[in-house]
Amino acid sequence: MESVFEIIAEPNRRAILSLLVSSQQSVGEIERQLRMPQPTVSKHLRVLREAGFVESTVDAQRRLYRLKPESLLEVDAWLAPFRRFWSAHVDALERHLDRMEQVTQTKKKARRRRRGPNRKRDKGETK
Amino acid sequence: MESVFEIIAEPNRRAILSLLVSSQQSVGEIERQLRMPQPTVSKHLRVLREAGFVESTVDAQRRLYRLKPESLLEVDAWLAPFRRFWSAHVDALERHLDRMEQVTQTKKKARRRRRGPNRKRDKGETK
DNA sequence: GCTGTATATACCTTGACACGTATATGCTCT
DNA sequence: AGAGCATATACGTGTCAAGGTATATACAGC
Repeated sequence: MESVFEIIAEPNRRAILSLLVSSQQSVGEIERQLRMPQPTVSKHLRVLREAGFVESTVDAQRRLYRLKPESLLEVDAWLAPFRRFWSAHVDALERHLDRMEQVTQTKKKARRRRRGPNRKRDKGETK
Repeated sequence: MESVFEIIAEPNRRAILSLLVSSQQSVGEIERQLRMPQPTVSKHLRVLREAGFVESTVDAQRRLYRLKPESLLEVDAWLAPFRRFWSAHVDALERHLDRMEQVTQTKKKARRRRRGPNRKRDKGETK
């Protein structure tokens, strides 16, 4: 497990990171909000910490985890050349942005289908 | 293989994408430049295509692959909340940027180190 | 000390995926 | 049609990481 990309490939880890954007959280809080077993949380936090995504401070028995910018900045840096590429193709880009606006909104956990009365089963999650 | 993050977790796929930033390439060109066996290239291209990162056009026996913005924009969109987080912690951020500068080894587009209130970002605009 | 709570780690199993090799498909030209 | 090139796919294999369960460490309060 070396690259930052492999780290954020894991959905649970991304969820943890997204959770930490608002404020720092203890393991137990993460565990409850994300509804995942405690060992899972701890293990992912370990990975995230060793990869430089988060850091922790001790508060009695609790450990408070907070974001660290480094590693995500690395991802951001990798995207830079592509952003330049996109700005060169702004016209075609605009269309995609419009379509993404819908996707980003509907991509919540309990996705609701706004089109029609029948709820369709969307593709199963991992496993 | 569902999420865009799992797609770009693979180093070879990232290499292919980076290669396509400059211009479209045929499978054989990718194969030679990246020095990877042809079936490997084809398979990764298949994954990238099905995930919306690239598209291909036919040129006789060759297939020309080029970038498509969609999916990388999805990655970019996920990073947005974190960028906001960083701008809220600009001071700590600056240190990291400085350290990254050495690692990334930028040419001469030197960022100036400004110590003072009311800072404004000079790169990485937030949309 | 003991008990309960909070977090970390060890062990095992399972499944996914990347790779290599071989082969198939498809196109061009003679 | 056949040869040769360019690309795609099928199959078998090994590796590695994620999940689950159980247990270990650490701290607080009594």
